[in-house]
Amino acid sequence: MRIGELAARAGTTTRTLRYYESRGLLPARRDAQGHRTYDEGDLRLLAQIRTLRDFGFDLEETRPFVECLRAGHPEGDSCPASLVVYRHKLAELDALIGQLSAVRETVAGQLARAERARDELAAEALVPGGPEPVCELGGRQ
Amino acid sequence: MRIGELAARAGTTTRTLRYYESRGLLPARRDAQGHRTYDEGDLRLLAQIRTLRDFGFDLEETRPFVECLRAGHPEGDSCPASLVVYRHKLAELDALIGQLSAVRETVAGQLARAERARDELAAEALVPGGPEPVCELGGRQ
DNA sequence: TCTTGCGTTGACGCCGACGTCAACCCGTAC
DNA sequence: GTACGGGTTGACGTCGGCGTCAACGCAAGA
Repeated sequence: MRIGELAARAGTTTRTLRYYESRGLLPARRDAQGHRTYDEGDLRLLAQIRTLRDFGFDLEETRPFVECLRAGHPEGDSCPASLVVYRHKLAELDALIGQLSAVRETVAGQLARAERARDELAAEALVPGGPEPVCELGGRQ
Repeated sequence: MRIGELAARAGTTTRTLRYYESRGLLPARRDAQGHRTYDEGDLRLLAQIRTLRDFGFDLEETRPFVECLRAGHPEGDSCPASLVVYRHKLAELDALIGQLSAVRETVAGQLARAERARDELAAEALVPGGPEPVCELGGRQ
Protein backbone atom coordinates (compact mmCIF):
# COMPACT_ATOMS: atom_id res chain seq x y z
CA MET A 1 0.00 0.00 0.00
CA ARG A 2 1.07 3.61 -0.43
CA ILE A 3 1.54 6.37 2.08
CA GLY A 4 -1.96 7.81 1.93
CA GLU A 5 -3.62 4.49 2.59
CA LEU A 6 -1.29 3.62 5.47
CA ALA A 7 -1.86 7.02 7.04
CA ALA A 8 -5.63 6.63 6.76
CA ARG A 9 -5.61 3.09 8.17
CA ALA A 10 -3.45 4.16 11.08
CA GLY A 11 -5.45 7.31 11.72
CA THR A 12 -2.55 9.66 11.13
CA THR A 13 -1.16 11.80 8.31
CA THR A 14 1.27 11.39 5.46
CA ARG A 15 3.37 14.15 6.95
CA THR A 16 3.78 12.12 10.12
CA LEU A 17 4.89 9.05 8.16
CA ARG A 18 7.44 11.04 6.21
CA TYR A 19 8.67 12.49 9.48
CA TYR A 20 9.05 9.03 11.01
CA GLU A 21 11.01 7.95 7.97
CA SER A 22 13.26 11.00 8.23
CA ARG A 23 13.96 9.92 11.81
CA GLY A 24 14.84 6.44 10.62
CA LEU A 25 11.95 4.98 12.58
CA LEU A 26 9.77 3.71 9.76
CA PRO A 27 11.71 3.43 6.48
CA ALA A 28 9.73 2.65 3.34
CA ARG A 29 10.39 0.70 0.17
CA ARG A 30 9.87 2.49 -3.13
CA ASP A 31 7.92 1.40 -6.20
CA ALA A 32 8.77 2.09 -9.82
CA GLN A 33 7.37 5.61 -9.60
CA GLY A 34 9.45 6.43 -6.54
CA HIS A 35 6.39 6.27 -4.33
CA ARG A 36 6.73 4.90 -0.80
CA THR A 37 5.34 1.39 -0.37
CA TYR A 38 4.30 -0.28 2.88
CA ASP A 39 2.95 -3.66 3.94
CA GLU A 40 0.85 -4.97 6.82
CA GLY A 41 3.93 -5.30 8.99
CA ASP A 42 4.56 -1.59 8.65
CA LEU A 43 1.00 -0.99 9.79
CA ARG A 44 1.74 -2.96 12.96
CA LEU A 45 4.94 -1.00 13.57
CA LEU A 46 3.06 2.22 13.06
CA ALA A 47 0.26 1.13 15.37
CA GLN A 48 2.88 0.40 18.04
CA ILE A 49 4.40 3.84 17.62
CA ARG A 50 1.05 5.61 17.77
CA THR A 51 -0.08 3.68 20.83
CA LEU A 52 3.06 4.58 22.75
CA ARG A 53 2.89 8.20 21.59
CA ASP A 54 -0.71 8.36 22.80
CA PHE A 55 0.59 7.26 26.19
CA GLY A 56 3.05 10.14 26.18
CA PHE A 57 6.19 8.31 25.08
CA ASP A 58 8.72 10.38 23.17
CA LEU A 59 9.28 9.29 19.60
CA GLU A 60 12.79 8.09 20.45
CA GLU A 61 11.40 5.97 23.26
CA THR A 62 9.31 4.01 20.79
CA ARG A 63 12.38 2.94 18.86
CA PRO A 64 13.21 -0.17 20.94
CA PHE A 65 9.63 -1.40 20.56
CA VAL A 66 9.70 -0.92 16.82
CA GLU A 67 13.05 -2.64 16.44
CA CYS A 68 11.82 -5.47 18.63
CA LEU A 69 8.83 -6.04 16.39
CA ARG A 70 11.00 -5.81 13.31
CA ALA A 71 13.32 -8.45 14.79
CA GLY A 72 10.39 -10.84 14.60
CA HIS A 73 9.13 -10.79 18.17
CA PRO A 74 5.42 -11.17 18.74
CA GLU A 75 5.16 -8.00 20.84
CA GLY A 76 7.07 -4.75 20.84
CA ASP A 77 7.83 -5.19 24.53
CA SER A 78 9.27 -8.71 24.18
CA CYS A 79 12.79 -7.25 24.33
CA PRO A 80 14.79 -6.06 27.35
CA ALA A 81 15.38 -2.63 25.85
CA SER A 82 11.64 -2.06 25.76
CA LEU A 83 11.31 -3.04 29.40
CA VAL A 84 14.02 -0.53 30.27
CA VAL A 85 11.95 2.15 28.56
CA TYR A 86 8.85 1.03 30.47
CA ARG A 87 10.64 1.28 33.79
CA HIS A 88 12.17 4.60 32.92
CA LYS A 89 8.79 5.96 31.90
CA LEU A 90 7.21 4.65 35.10
CA ALA A 91 9.81 6.42 37.21
CA GLU A 92 9.30 9.57 35.16
CA LEU A 93 5.54 9.39 35.62
CA ASP A 94 5.84 8.79 39.35
CA ALA A 95 8.13 11.77 39.75
CA LEU A 96 5.90 13.98 37.65
CA ILE A 97 2.69 12.91 39.37
CA GLY A 98 4.34 13.54 42.71
CA GLN A 99 5.42 17.03 41.75
CA LEU A 100 2.06 17.88 40.25
CA SER A 101 0.24 16.60 43.32
CA ALA A 102 2.41 18.74 45.58
CA VAL A 103 1.73 21.77 43.40
CA ARG A 104 -1.97 20.93 43.39
CA GLU A 105 -2.08 20.92 47.20
CA THR A 106 -0.17 24.16 47.39
CA VAL A 107 -2.49 25.86 44.92
CA ALA A 108 -5.55 24.49 46.70
CA GLY A 109 -4.20 25.89 49.95
CA GLN A 110 -3.55 29.28 48.40
CA LEU A 111 -7.03 29.34 46.91
CA ALA A 112 -8.62 28.46 50.24
CA ARG A 113 -6.60 31.12 52.03
CA ALA A 114 -7.43 33.77 49.46
CA GLU A 115 -11.13 32.94 49.56
CA ARG A 116 -11.10 33.08 53.36
CA ALA A 117 -9.47 36.50 53.25
CA ARG A 118 -12.03 37.70 50.73
CA ASP A 119 -14.95 36.42 52.83
CA GLU A 120 -13.60 38.04 55.97
CA LEU A 121 -13.41 41.35 54.16
CA ALA A 122 -16.97 40.88 52.92
CA ALA A 123 -18.20 40.06 56.44
CA GLU A 124 -16.54 43.14 57.88
CA ALA A 125 -18.20 45.26 55.23
CA LEU A 126 -21.63 44.00 56.38
CA VAL A 127 -21.11 44.86 60.05
CA PRO A 128 -23.10 48.03 60.92
CA GLY A 129 -20.59 50.71 61.60
CA GLY A 130 -17.91 48.47 60.15
CA PRO A 131 -14.81 49.75 58.39
CA GLU A 132 -15.09 51.73 55.22
CA PRO A 133 -13.98 50.19 51.92
CA VAL A 134 -10.33 50.97 51.51
CA CYS A 135 -10.07 50.59 47.78
CA GLU A 136 -12.52 50.70 44.93
CA LEU A 137 -10.82 47.65 43.40
CA GLY A 138 -11.11 45.70 46.63
CA GLY A 139 -11.78 42.24 45.22
CA ARG A 140 -15.45 42.25 46.22
CA GLN A 141 -17.06 43.09 42.90
CA MET B 1 17.79 50.00 40.83
CA ARG B 2 18.77 48.90 37.35
CA ILE B 3 18.01 45.70 35.47
CA GLY B 4 21.10 43.76 36.54
CA GLU B 5 20.50 44.35 40.22
CA LEU B 6 16.81 43.45 40.00
CA ALA B 7 17.63 40.27 38.10
CA ALA B 8 20.23 39.28 40.69
CA ARG B 9 17.94 40.03 43.64
CA ALA B 10 15.13 38.02 42.06
CA GLY B 11 17.41 35.18 41.07
CA THR B 12 16.72 35.53 37.39
CA THR B 13 18.33 37.09 34.32
CA THR B 14 18.20 40.41 32.53
CA ARG B 15 17.00 38.61 29.43
CA THR B 16 13.98 37.38 31.38
CA LEU B 17 13.15 40.88 32.59
CA ARG B 18 13.39 42.32 29.10
CA TYR B 19 11.17 39.50 27.91
CA TYR B 20 8.57 40.25 30.58
CA GLU B 21 8.62 43.89 29.56
CA SER B 22 8.16 42.95 25.92
CA ARG B 23 5.09 41.01 27.00
CA GLY B 24 3.78 44.06 28.86
CA LEU B 25 3.99 42.22 32.15
CA LEU B 26 6.67 44.24 33.90
CA PRO B 27 7.21 47.63 32.25
CA ALA B 28 10.14 49.73 33.43
CA ARG B 29 10.80 53.43 33.85
CA ARG B 30 13.87 54.84 32.15
CA ASP B 31 16.61 57.04 33.56
CA ALA B 32 18.47 59.83 31.76
CA GLN B 33 20.74 57.31 30.04
CA GLY B 34 17.81 55.31 28.73
CA HIS B 35 18.51 52.52 31.22
CA ARG B 36 15.60 50.63 32.76
CA THR B 37 14.86 51.59 36.36
CA TYR B 38 12.97 49.53 38.94
CA ASP B 39 11.88 49.97 42.55
CA GLU B 40 11.05 47.64 45.43
CA GLY B 41 7.50 47.30 44.18
CA ASP B 42 8.77 45.87 40.93
CA LEU B 43 10.78 43.35 42.92
CA ARG B 44 7.56 42.22 44.60
CA LEU B 45 5.80 41.93 41.25
CA LEU B 46 8.70 39.94 39.87
CA ALA B 47 8.76 37.68 42.92
CA GLN B 48 5.06 36.99 42.38
CA ILE B 49 5.65 36.11 38.76
CA ARG B 50 8.57 33.81 39.53
CA THR B 51 6.70 32.01 42.31
CA LEU B 52 3.76 31.28 40.07
CA ARG B 53 6.05 30.23 37.20
CA ASP B 54 7.83 27.84 39.58
CA PHE B 55 4.43 26.30 40.25
CA GLY B 56 3.92 25.78 36.54
CA PHE B 57 1.69 28.74 35.75
CA ASP B 58 1.97 30.10 32.23
CA LEU B 59 3.32 33.61 31.98
CA GLU B 60 -0.08 34.91 30.87
CA GLU B 61 -1.69 33.32 33.90
CA THR B 62 0.45 35.44 36.20
CA ARG B 63 -0.92 38.64 34.72
CA PRO B 64 -4.00 38.95 36.95
CA PHE B 65 -1.82 38.52 40.04
CA VAL B 66 0.61 41.19 38.88
CA GLU B 67 -2.16 43.62 38.01
CA CYS B 68 -3.78 42.94 41.35
CA LEU B 69 -0.61 43.83 43.20
CA ARG B 70 -0.14 46.90 41.04
CA ALA B 71 -3.68 48.00 41.89
CA GLY B 72 -2.51 48.27 45.49
CA HIS B 73 -3.78 45.02 46.95
CA PRO B 74 -1.75 43.37 49.68
CA GLU B 75 -1.56 40.03 47.86
CA GLY B 76 -1.57 39.08 44.21
CA ASP B 77 -4.50 36.77 44.81
CA SER B 78 -6.69 39.40 46.50
CA CYS B 79 -8.60 39.88 43.26
CA PRO B 80 -11.34 37.70 41.73
CA ALA B 81 -9.47 37.32 38.45
CA SER B 82 -6.61 35.66 40.34
CA LEU B 83 -8.99 33.25 42.01
CA VAL B 84 -10.37 32.33 38.61
CA VAL B 85 -6.84 31.47 37.53
CA TYR B 86 -6.33 29.40 40.70
CA ARG B 87 -9.49 27.41 40.04
CA HIS B 88 -8.67 26.95 36.41
CA LYS B 89 -5.20 25.72 37.27
CA LEU B 90 -6.60 23.37 39.90
CA ALA B 91 -8.97 21.83 37.36
CA GLU B 92 -6.11 21.57 34.88
CA LEU B 93 -3.89 19.88 37.44
CA ASP B 94 -6.62 17.46 38.45
CA ALA B 95 -7.27 16.50 34.86
CA LEU B 96 -3.58 16.09 34.14
CA ILE B 97 -2.86 14.09 37.27
CA GLY B 98 -5.83 11.87 36.46
CA GLN B 99 -4.60 11.22 32.95
CA LEU B 100 -1.05 10.61 34.05
CA SER B 101 -2.20 8.22 36.76
CA ALA B 102 -4.25 6.27 34.26
CA VAL B 103 -1.26 6.09 31.92
CA ARG B 104 0.94 5.06 34.82
CA GLU B 105 -1.34 2.14 35.67
CA THR B 106 -1.52 1.09 32.06
CA VAL B 107 2.26 1.15 31.68
CA ALA B 108 2.71 -0.69 34.96
CA GLY B 109 0.30 -3.34 33.73
CA GLN B 110 2.12 -3.67 30.42
CA LEU B 111 5.45 -3.96 32.20
CA ALA B 112 4.13 -6.67 34.51
CA ARG B 113 2.64 -8.57 31.60
CA ALA B 114 5.82 -8.33 29.54
CA GLU B 115 7.97 -9.47 32.47
CA ARG B 116 5.65 -12.40 33.09
CA ALA B 117 5.89 -13.42 29.45
CA ARG B 118 9.66 -13.17 29.59
CA ASP B 119 9.86 -15.27 32.79
CA GLU B 120 7.62 -17.92 31.33
CA LEU B 121 9.86 -18.20 28.33
CA ALA B 122 12.90 -18.44 30.59
CA ALA B 123 11.23 -21.17 32.68
CA GLU B 124 10.37 -23.17 29.59
CA ALA B 125 13.95 -22.92 28.43
CA LEU B 126 15.10 -24.51 31.70
CA VAL B 127 12.77 -27.49 31.48
CA PRO B 128 14.75 -30.57 30.43
CA GLY B 129 13.62 -31.44 26.96
CA GLY B 130 11.86 -28.10 26.78
CA PRO B 131 11.33 -26.19 23.53
CA GLU B 132 14.24 -24.91 21.53
CA PRO B 133 14.93 -21.16 21.44
CA VAL B 134 12.99 -19.72 18.55
CA CYS B 135 15.03 -16.62 17.94
CA GLU B 136 18.52 -15.50 18.78
CA LEU B 137 17.19 -12.08 19.76
CA GLY B 138 14.64 -13.63 22.06
CA GLY B 139 14.57 -11.05 24.84
CA ARG B 140 16.46 -13.23 27.32
CA GLN B 141 19.93 -11.78 27.02
C1' DT C 1 43.57 57.00 27.29
C1' DC C 2 42.12 52.74 27.59
C1' DT C 3 39.85 49.08 29.67
C1' DT C 4 36.13 47.25 32.23
C1' DG C 5 31.52 46.70 33.23
C1' DC C 6 27.17 47.86 32.84
C1' DG C 7 23.44 49.05 29.79
C1' DT C 8 20.84 49.25 24.96
C1' DT C 9 18.26 47.04 20.59
C1' DG C 10 17.75 43.47 17.20
C1' DA C 11 17.82 39.06 15.67
C1' DC C 12 18.51 34.23 15.47
C1' DG C 13 18.63 29.52 18.14
C1' DC C 14 16.39 25.98 20.78
C1' DC C 15 13.25 22.02 21.92
C1' DG C 16 9.59 18.12 19.65
C1' DA C 17 6.43 16.62 16.52
C1' DC C 18 4.67 17.60 13.26
C1' DG C 19 1.36 21.45 9.97
C1' DT C 20 1.40 23.88 5.94
C1' DC C 21 2.85 25.68 1.89
C1' DA C 22 5.26 25.68 -2.87
C1' DA C 23 6.51 23.67 -7.09
C1' DC C 24 6.75 19.77 -9.31
C1' DC C 25 5.63 14.77 -11.43
C1' DC C 26 2.46 11.10 -12.99
C1' DG C 27 -1.40 8.07 -14.13
C1' DT C 28 -6.22 7.96 -15.00
C1' DA C 29 -10.94 9.35 -16.12
C1' DC C 30 -13.71 12.41 -18.71
C1' DG D 1 -6.47 17.90 -23.84
C1' DT D 2 -7.04 18.55 -19.34
C1' DA D 3 -8.57 18.34 -14.83
C1' DC D 4 -8.02 15.64 -10.74
C1' DG D 5 -6.26 13.01 -7.20
C1' DG D 6 -2.63 10.90 -5.78
C1' DG D 7 2.57 11.14 -5.01
C1' DT D 8 7.55 13.69 -4.47
C1' DT D 9 11.19 17.03 -2.10
C1' DG D 10 12.33 21.21 0.34
C1' DA D 11 11.65 24.63 3.40
C1' DC D 12 9.49 27.55 6.61
C1' DG D 13 5.87 28.05 10.63
C1' DT D 14 4.14 26.72 15.22
C1' DC D 15 4.17 26.86 20.44
C1' DG D 16 6.65 29.20 25.22
C1' DG D 17 10.17 31.08 27.52
C1' DC D 18 13.71 32.42 27.33
C1' DG D 19 19.54 31.72 25.83
C1' DT D 20 22.95 33.60 23.15
C1' DC D 21 25.18 36.23 20.18
C1' DA D 22 26.36 40.98 17.66
C1' DA D 23 27.28 45.70 17.57
C1' DC D 24 26.80 49.55 19.85
C1' DG D 25 26.72 53.50 23.88
C1' DC D 26 28.24 55.44 28.20
C1' DA D 27 30.42 56.19 32.79
C1' DA D 28 34.04 55.30 36.13
C1' DG D 29 38.68 53.66 37.58
C1' DA D 30 43.92 52.64 36.63
